[in-house]
Amino acid sequence: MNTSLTDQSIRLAAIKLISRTGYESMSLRQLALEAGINSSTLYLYYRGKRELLLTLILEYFQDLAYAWDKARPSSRKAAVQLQAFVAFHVRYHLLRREQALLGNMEFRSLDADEQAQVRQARRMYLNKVQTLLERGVAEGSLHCAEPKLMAHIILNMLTHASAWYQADGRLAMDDVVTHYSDLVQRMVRVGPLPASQKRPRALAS
Amino acid sequence: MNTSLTDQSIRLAAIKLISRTGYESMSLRQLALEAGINSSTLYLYYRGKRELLLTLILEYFQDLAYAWDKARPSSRKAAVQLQAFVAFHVRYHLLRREQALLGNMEFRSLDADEQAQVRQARRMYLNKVQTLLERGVAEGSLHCAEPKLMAHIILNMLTHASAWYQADGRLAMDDVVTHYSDLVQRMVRVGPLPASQKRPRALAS
Amino acid sequence: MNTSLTDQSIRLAAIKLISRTGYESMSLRQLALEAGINSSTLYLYYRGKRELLLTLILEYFQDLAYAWDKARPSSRKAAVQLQAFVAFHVRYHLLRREQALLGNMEFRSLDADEQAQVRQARRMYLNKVQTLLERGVAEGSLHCAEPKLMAHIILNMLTHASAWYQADGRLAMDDVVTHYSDLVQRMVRVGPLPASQKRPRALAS
Amino acid sequence: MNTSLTDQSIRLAAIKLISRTGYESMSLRQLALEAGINSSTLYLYYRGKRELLLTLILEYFQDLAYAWDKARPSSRKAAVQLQAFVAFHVRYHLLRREQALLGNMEFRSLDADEQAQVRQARRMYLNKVQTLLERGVAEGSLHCAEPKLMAHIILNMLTHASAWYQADGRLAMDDVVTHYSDLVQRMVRVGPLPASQKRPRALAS
DNA sequence: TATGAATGAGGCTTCATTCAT
DNA sequence: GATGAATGAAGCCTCATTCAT
Repeated sequence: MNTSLTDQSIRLAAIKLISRTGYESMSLRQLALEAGINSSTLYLYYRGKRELLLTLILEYFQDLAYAWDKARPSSRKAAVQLQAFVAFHVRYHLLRREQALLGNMEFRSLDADEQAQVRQARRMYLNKVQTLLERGVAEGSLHCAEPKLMAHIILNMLTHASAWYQADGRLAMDDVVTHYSDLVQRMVRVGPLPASQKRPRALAS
Repeated sequence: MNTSLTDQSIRLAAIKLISRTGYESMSLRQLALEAGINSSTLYLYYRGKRELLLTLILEYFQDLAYAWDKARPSSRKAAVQLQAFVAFHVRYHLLRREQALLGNMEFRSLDADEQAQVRQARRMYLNKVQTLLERGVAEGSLHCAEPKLMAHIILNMLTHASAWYQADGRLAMDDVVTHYSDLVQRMVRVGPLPASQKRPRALAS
Repeated sequence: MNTSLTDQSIRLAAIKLISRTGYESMSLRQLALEAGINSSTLYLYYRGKRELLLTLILEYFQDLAYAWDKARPSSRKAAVQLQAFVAFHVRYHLLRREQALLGNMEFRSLDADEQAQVRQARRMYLNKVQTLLERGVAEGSLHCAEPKLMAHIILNMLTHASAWYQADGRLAMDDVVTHYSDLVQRMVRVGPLPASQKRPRALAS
Repeated sequence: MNTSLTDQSIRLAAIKLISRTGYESMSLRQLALEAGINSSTLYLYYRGKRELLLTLILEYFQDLAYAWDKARPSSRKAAVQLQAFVAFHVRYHLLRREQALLGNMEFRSLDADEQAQVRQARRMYLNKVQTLLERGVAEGSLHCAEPKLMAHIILNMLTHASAWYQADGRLAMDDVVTHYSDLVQRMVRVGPLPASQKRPRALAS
């Protein structure tokens, strides 16, 4: 992990610009300007534009997994860990809204091989959630018919917070965390739905 | 609404390509090739690349709102309508996965004025869901502390189905609909959470 | 000489636009719009853009020669005719400022063959002036060392009036005519310059 | 004033091509070819095609004014200075026929703001001539009813030399200078016209 | 006589990238 | 480690023109 000052300024600039206008719309000239360097200098740190993107996306997922491992509570109960996870993931993204966008929306600009790398890093993180859900089901403390899918859905939902949250808005960060905690709790709560709320008939569309 | 054959083929090609590689990555040469026309012909139908994008996005939201108005059940009960809505929205996007991507991910390529137009069209649709939730709360049949926010979150969650669903996958479309119906039902179910499941302590991140 | 209504509107529009922005800058779409026709219709009247230009330029020179032949006074004295010519030429161009520009500035957009045609038409007109000067010299009423060149220079000078004249300006059209008459008279006045005004020493440049 | 070798070759090529075929007709591909560079290299030196044109035109007028200030004789007599000016201006343009065309015919391709800049530079030069004429009138050594207009007319006439002069033609450069000196002398010569040469009756046209 | 749909060529410009210094 | 000059490829778009109707 290169951490020279120049490299840092490149990464910061890239995260800022890509999150704002998208990877394709960011020109290396802009990036160099923002980073305060000459655009040729980029090539001393990255093989090209795409490698920079790949680096940033991989780093995002890797740091995410690493941070969760550090933040994870010691309790063995899955339900407790899940709530901790929700708080962690939401908070992490509210504080890093730019990375959230970059890590989740620029995937498609990579080539097949690079996408595979990202998918793997992503799965590492996703698996932690999936496992949590599975453990909860085994414990009987959580309801979850499709743990893998649910991990995906929950992650999407929580990450989405970064898309609408505004630091100076009506809701404080803690309110947002509480709100999502509540939602996730409801989604995986044990016990059948009331009989009156049966599944709807499918509607044509 | 122009519906000449040529225009149709342009739109179809654009939806296909944009959903696959993103608006910025789609070149008009590619588009013309895919549509089977000369690239200058595009300009007989659209003022430029961005106008084409705007048209497609607006059309997506407008058609969505229109389709829901037609599909909406007659029942006055908010809970029933909400379930119908979930089924409608999920099914709509599973059948139009490309539009889902286009309508929700290419927003940022528009300019300020165009974004405002899209936001308005989007809000028309979103308001319908928000109103539904508010009515449910008034009726006492739904729990929802933040109707506007919840409408946003639910829409995001449901639309997300189009991102992972695979027509030939393990889950049939009806299964997906059922799954999301269940989730939404849980999210807005009336009644407090069990006392044991309080909000978690905030975690550093 | 085609004089259908449609053709007239094409010519008028072309003269207007070309004089304003130049031949190369005028697009046929603009022209069609200004003329109130469809741009394909142009091709019913002209083989292409260049032929339209050629037509207008030739017409300009031909009409000029024709108009002078009609306006020419009966007097046999060259000096009288020359003054009449100055008045005629200036007035003609002040009333047709657009043609003046078109006829004298767009020459270079024609191809070799077309340029030859224009040169011939131009020379027809120029010759009339040259002959006038030569007759004046023969008569002894005019001084002119280089009649052909002087015809060229005088024409350029007079036509130039259309470049700065403003209908609502300080000088009335008659004032302009008088001014140029005076100038030309001086230029071809018989009699040597005062001895004190010899040719200057050549300056380096 | 950038004077890198590459920039020089761009300017030379541009002057050559624009004077030959006009600004609008010159494509940047042509220009790059003529200058021996890649067409994108242009953008390292100029913001665009129009900025290149503006630069060249401004430079033309500025250099003209500068050169005249250097060439100007020390004599205080306006008549002497005027003759020197004629010689200077004619000679300057006979040696720089391409710039003459460029500086005087491509004005209209600039936008309003750029035109204003050119007009200002042009007026700087023009004013010098106008002032000369006014001084001559004050001295009583020159006749000139409309100094500002006359400056304009004289400049136009002299510059016109570059339009017809041919280096290998019958007239040597000195002959041309002499010829124009003679003409200008006549135009501003003190003393009334002979009574026999009255202004002509205005002719209808 | 007139047009609307379509096109191929080419316009200016910007891009990511290279390389000598 | 860093840069400034340069480039080839490709971008979007507009052009004059054709042709079936």
